[in-house]
Amino acid sequence: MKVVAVENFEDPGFSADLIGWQQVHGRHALPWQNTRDAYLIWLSEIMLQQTQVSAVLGYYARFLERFPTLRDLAAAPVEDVMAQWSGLGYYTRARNLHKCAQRVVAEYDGVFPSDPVLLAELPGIGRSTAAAIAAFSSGRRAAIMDGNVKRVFARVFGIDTYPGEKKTEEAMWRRAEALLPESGIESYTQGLMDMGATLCTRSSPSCERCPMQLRCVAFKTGRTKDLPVRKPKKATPEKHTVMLAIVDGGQVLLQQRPPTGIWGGLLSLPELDGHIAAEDDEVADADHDALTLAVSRFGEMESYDRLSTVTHVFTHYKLHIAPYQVTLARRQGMAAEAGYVWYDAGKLADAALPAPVKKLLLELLGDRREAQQRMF
DNA sequence: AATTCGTGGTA
DNA sequence: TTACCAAGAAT
Repeated sequence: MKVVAVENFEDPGFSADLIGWQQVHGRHALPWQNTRDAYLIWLSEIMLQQTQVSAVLGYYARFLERFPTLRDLAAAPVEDVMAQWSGLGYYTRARNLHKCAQRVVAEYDGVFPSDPVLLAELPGIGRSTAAAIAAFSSGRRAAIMDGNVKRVFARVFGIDTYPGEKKTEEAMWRRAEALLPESGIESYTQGLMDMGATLCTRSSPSCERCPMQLRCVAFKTGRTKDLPVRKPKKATPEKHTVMLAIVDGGQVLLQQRPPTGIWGGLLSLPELDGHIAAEDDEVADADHDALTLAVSRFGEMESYDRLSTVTHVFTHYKLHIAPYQVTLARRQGMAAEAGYVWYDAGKLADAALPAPVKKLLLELLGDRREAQQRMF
């Protein structure tokens, strides 16, 4: 007969100590706190997915200024939502945010459900986000599982397997459920986040101020530096692309990207199919013919400048962008098809562009001296 | 189940 | 400079 180890994750002292600490030393003045408005809380939780508080603050304020209520958001064109999200990253979040707003209006008459199971059925809301929304907006007793919780649990309970591994994560979920307090779910949930963000940080945690010090396995055994176990690293691939900044009459030609994939749904510069990409800033001889052909779809090319290569680092690969500035002798034909659009240069700051493309264009059109190597 | 999704801060 | 990763979800 197989003997199964019985888990006993219960520990009433954990939640009691955490709640007590949060109420004295936790954060209480963030823009999405001190409210039970599910719209305000939901928006913050989506923006905060894989994103630090400091990066969200400005976006959160601007977003609410543009979309004050859930119905404003649901009624807005998705392009406006993407534009507000431009620069924040993980753009599927913005598309799902818009879809979710429309579903809550259509299916729940504009009122978010309080049941975390129902919340998790909405686009962009997973198990953890659903629990956070339900706890903060309705006081519902549900467990979150984010980077903070994984780091705190790994250290306090001495979990020395990689949290990204399914077995480990499932065990952490069971532990999170078992540790939930009978009351005070708001302070408890906020406390987990606050501890992870302000005390139990990745590097140099402030153990001397930690309410969990006496029970923390990592502290007691001197392993705070080694826990949680790091993600196994692998070589990040490098990709190359050529972008065309075709400028004409105070406008630049942009192209809508497909809804899935990198920068999904955003506007961006048209890219040259196939390779070219001479290494670094060397100019490839082959560029000239390929450029002439590509640009011929939009007009008659007058001249082009090879601009400095932009390297953009993603989590999972590195992208080298070789940009060309192109001027036209005359505009010709089809810009409307295939999602092409002539965009006023003066409005670029508000466009739904990827961060490196927006930066490139603002620098280019704000300071033409950046251009190099006049050709022809 | 392992990948794929951005961006900016930190050491 | 490079590596890591933050209030994760979707596929």
